Amino acid sequence: MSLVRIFIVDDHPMVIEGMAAMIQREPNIELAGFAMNAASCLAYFVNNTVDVVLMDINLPDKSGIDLCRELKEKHPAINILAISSFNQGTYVKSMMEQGASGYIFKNVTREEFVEAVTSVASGKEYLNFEAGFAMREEKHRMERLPVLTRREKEVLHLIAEGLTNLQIADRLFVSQSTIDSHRKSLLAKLGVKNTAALMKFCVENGLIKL
Amino acid sequence: MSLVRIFIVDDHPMVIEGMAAMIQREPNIELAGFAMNAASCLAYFVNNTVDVVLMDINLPDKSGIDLCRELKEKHPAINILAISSFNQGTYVKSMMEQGASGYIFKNVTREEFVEAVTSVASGKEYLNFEAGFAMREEKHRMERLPVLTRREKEVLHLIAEGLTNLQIADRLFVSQSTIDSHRKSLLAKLGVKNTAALMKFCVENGLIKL
DNA sequence: CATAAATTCCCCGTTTCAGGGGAGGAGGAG
DNA sequence: CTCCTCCTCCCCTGAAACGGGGAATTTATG
Repeated sequence: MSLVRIFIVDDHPMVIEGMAAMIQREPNIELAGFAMNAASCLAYFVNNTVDVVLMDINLPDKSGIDLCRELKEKHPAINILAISSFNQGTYVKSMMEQGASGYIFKNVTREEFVEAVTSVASGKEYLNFEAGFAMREEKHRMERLPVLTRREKEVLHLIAEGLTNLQIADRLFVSQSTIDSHRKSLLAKLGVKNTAALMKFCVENGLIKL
Repeated sequence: MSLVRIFIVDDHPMVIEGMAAMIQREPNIELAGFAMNAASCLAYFVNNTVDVVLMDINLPDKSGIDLCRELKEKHPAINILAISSFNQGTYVKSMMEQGASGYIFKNVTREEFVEAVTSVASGKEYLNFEAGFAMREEKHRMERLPVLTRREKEVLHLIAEGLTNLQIADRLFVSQSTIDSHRKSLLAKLGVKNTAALMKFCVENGLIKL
């Protein structure tokens, strides 16, 4: 097996140290460098390249999802292994869609970590158990969630702002009857019976960001 | 300065490795041991003790807040330094109330980390900039938040479940007029005009856990 | 014990929401 | 062109919520 050169993007010094320590014990993995934000990561890859990038999802200046897409556009050969603290299925799904080759959570063991890096380096996909589970959950959630139209989403967000149907109608320059219809559709599609339940459902399912 | 013996409680191997690596370079700090869950942490302290415990807030089997309280009850001499990934002001406040001597986020630099450990070891309190800011924010938030009575909270949660005033009245064995009154108080106290705004406000301010 | 706060309940009226139905026009997909 | 979805608007009725008041009883709290 050939030498795997990796680059770390994470804003937690202690995580960088930890990964570096794990890697040091592996003879066939080499740490080429690291960055603590998206900007300096992109700067590095102007004149350099590596085999694998270990990328945290939460960066101070940019989301890991955006950085992943940009990096993949410019350097399609680099395999990206996403690393995240919490198991939000939506993040796992997004990262894989943006071209990541793997996804692990920060509570993986050293053995799993090394396996993930070598797997991704050889072009294979790697999801640790929790990440795979989270992604399947997310896909299942997306499937059973009804599709809201553009107008319905607009109305939903204005409802969440505390506006009445009449106020929403004025805001969108339509009749109150129209908003009434949209509101009825929302309740029907999401299977709830009143405004409170509507709000709860939408917050729980990420239809409204607070 | 004397030798500081520390113990780490964190369920992320790479964070333990990282902190261990940082500590190794400090001659006057010694890593006595570590645990990856609350249970094995408590087991360790049956027959051992240390100067400082570095404790993650999110543990698989118990919340760091509970573990902090238990540990402080049994070993008041141990100084606890809380370590957390995200800056939830409510966590910072809770941990300090449960007897923690310090709180830092995982994105601290090595220098800040070492300073925090030595500070806490010598009995002083240590909050890194973000943690201090988050706690002040939280305190300020608590102060301006109106106090809800027990009954109002009950009604609030049942409203969030999507129940109507009549259904809530049946559930609590009171008249619908009563629930009407409580609901009016909620709207008045929280300064909102309808159910949607009520839900949004309560979710944003942690009055409702989803 | 006296006072304050919380809980309970009622009146009135108005506004908003919920649920049922129908219907015409715009625009995209096949 | 045709079908279908979306957006628009309307009718109706009943239920629920909002807003303003008042008042009795229990429960903390000083």
